[in-house]
Amino acid sequence: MAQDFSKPAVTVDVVIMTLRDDDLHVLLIKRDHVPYRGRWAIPGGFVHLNESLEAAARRELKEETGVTDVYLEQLYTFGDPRRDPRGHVISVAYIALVPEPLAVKGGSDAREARWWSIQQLPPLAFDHARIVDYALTRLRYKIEYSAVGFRLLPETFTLSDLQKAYEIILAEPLDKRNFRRRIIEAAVIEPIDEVRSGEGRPARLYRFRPDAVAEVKARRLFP
Amino acid sequence: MAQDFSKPAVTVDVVIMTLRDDDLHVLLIKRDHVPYRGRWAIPGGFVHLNESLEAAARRELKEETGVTDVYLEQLYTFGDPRRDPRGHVISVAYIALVPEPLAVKGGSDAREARWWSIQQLPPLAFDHARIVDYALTRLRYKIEYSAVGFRLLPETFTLSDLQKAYEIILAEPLDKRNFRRRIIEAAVIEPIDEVRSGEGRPARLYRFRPDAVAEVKARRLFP
DNA sequence: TCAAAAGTGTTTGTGGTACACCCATGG
DNA sequence: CCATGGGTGTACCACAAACACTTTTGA
Repeated sequence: MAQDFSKPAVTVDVVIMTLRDDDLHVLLIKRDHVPYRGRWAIPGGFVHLNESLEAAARRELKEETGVTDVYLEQLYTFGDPRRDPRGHVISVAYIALVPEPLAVKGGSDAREARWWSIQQLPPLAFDHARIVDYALTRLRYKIEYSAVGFRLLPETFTLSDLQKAYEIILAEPLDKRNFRRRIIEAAVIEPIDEVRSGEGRPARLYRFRPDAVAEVKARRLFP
Repeated sequence: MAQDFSKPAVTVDVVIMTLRDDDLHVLLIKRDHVPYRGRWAIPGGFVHLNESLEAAARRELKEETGVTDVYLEQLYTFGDPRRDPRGHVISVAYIALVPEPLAVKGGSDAREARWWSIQQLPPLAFDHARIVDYALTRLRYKIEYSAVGFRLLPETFTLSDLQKAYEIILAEPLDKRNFRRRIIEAAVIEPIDEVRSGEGRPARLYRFRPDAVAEVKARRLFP
């Protein structure tokens, strides 16, 4: 793609996160062009003319994972002129939460793509380490006052699944009874008429209530 | 300025807010070029090549108000390709909080610029009404868990000044004793050895503690 | 019948909210 | 001495946190 650098260029980059093997994972692709050839990077690309930012983000998401209907949120816009050695490239970063470790559909080109534990990332291209870090901070913050956590789970799940997801994201254990009480009282999920059997007592399955208010404002004044 | 539209252009637009006459005000400039000639707009302009976004925002801020050392925060990036009739123009919006109704230093050109009450804004150019609306939402939200409110006040202020600022922003009355207790306990301000006299009993003056933690995270899980 | 995970209530403490009167100064 | 805004403490309530045992199933 020929680039002209008479004004800044704009990319979208998407931090695609999921839960896998009891750990939060990020999808990275191995770059096959300079700069940072061979380095891992979060998926992204230039915004097309007359394409909205969200459309560009969804396009990248679909190219890398094949998924189309997932949670997507604008994270922050990174505009340091030195962040890309090719010239001034502004990156509008997004967070995507995908509900399960969907098969990584390789892009149209044969780029290597895989999930990495957010605890053990390889060196990343550009300022992508900073972007991932910022995404994790935002996710941790947001999960406490909104219902985004559910977006990392499949359509039906048990309360233990949900608690485990929260514990993974927050990186700390939660009390089972308090957790259940709060989730139930928040009325963001509803039981369905099924259970899941496995080792031990079968667990009731729940689903997210699509009509639930996703976000609640807190009155605090610096708690 | 000649524009080329082979790829999206990028502007920064700054919602500059202050407190004036017991009301939250926004600085608007009257456009003297098409499109939206004669309409009011928030200050902004194209990002220069090799200029960071924050530098561009501070440049606009200085051009319009002359102030240099104020609170500035990235708000959101608006990228709908139809938001500017000239073509695809992406706007990275910022919020600036200025501590008092500084004299509006006219820009280098003789554009008209003035403060408008956020309650009674004129019709705005582009999607700027939406941007201002979003800025107000963010400010209201943020003032509850961080110390940004102080950035709208002069260096020294009374507790009544501060409470009034909060009441104006939140558009609701606050209890005087509870407000004072919380602010004091948060340890974000400190008294100075002066009082301000006026009608009634003189009031102790305070200043913001620059070493105070500006933001505190709350544990909630959908309250 | 044992292992493994699901499910369930109560107590205690902390923080939020509501609320009314005296104080210091200037005119 | 009066008007004006500044400054202060307590009681109640609601929500958050800590905590242990019983239930249900499959092997």
